[in-house]
Amino acid sequence: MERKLLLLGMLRMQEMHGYQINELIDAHLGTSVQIKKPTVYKLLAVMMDDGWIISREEQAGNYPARRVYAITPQGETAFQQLLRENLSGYTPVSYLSNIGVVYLDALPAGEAAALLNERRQQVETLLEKIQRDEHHHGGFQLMLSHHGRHLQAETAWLDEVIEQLPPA
Amino acid sequence: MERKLLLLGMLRMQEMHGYQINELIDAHLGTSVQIKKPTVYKLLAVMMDDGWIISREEQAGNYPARRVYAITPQGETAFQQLLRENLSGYTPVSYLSNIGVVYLDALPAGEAAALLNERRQQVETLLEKIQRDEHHHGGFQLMLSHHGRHLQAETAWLDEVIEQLPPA
DNA sequence: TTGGGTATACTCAGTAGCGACTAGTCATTT
DNA sequence: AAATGACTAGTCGCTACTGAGTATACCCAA
Repeated sequence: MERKLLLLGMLRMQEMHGYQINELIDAHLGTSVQIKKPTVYKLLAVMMDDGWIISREEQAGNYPARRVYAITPQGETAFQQLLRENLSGYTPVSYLSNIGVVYLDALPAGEAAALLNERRQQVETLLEKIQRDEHHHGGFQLMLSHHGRHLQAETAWLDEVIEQLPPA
Repeated sequence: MERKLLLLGMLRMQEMHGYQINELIDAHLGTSVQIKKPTVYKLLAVMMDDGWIISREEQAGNYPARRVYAITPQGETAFQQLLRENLSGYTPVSYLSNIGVVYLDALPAGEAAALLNERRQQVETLLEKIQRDEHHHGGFQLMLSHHGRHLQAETAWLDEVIEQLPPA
């Protein structure tokens, strides 16, 4: 449902064609959010069936005709509903990808530290990217600041874990 | 793959039967990690096919026979590999479920604040639970402290957002 | 004695999401 | 002139995961 909310919200701000949607997501949200092209097209189709959006064809040059999507009144209703649901509820995040730390002591302390530092580096890099992005574009800053906060928490925690590793 | 790593790691510490595995996960990890019963059984079957684990039957009373799973040497190898991969790489988390905040201004400021407070409450509750759990059981504390940190970041961020909402 | 809870085992069918692909036009570079 | 890459449209088939269910045995309270 969150994905539908995302798309509805975008179309609510302005009509767009599929490519544009995907591009926007890639450019400004790709790092914080997981939604791929085929999924976008799928959801657009579903929402058309549901009457939440409509599309019209538009020709630009001889390119394949663009299908420009726009939100309908029913779509707006759905949007309002989904938005409220989304905002009022907290869906716990799965930190499964962190599972490795549970088994840290299966590794020599030196190696563990090295591996975690590698990981830390990646988090840091991503954080810098997010912070750069935060300056630019309107609309998604809250997502980015949110993501940034979590990445900071992640590095801080990693630092602690690394520090408390038994000496190599 | 993380799920396999989780299971391998558990079996590495001690042999277990399916029910026990699921129970342990529910009790100590259910909040931080997403993995359901059918998935566990599926993965156990797959890993048996792969020769990473073996099972033997065990009878306790007249209950349905337990299948007790144990890790094999190949499993141990796989574990080592998966663990290193897991630790050294950071897989970005998707914060899709936060998407609603992008459209906050589609709502009257008063309502937005109310909804976000509701959400905040849920985060807080979860955080308290995590912190309680952190005291108990061995083995998963790092997961819990990690989760805790993120939940703290989440509340802090929510507070900021709520505060910066235009006055109702 | 019966109805819930808990111990134990799954399985099945459904869905959501995505990797990899197809198909075509135009603009720019080499 | 050929090739590459960006612009535009998707689709198709796969897989991983899970909701909901099925089955048996035991134990305790009402």
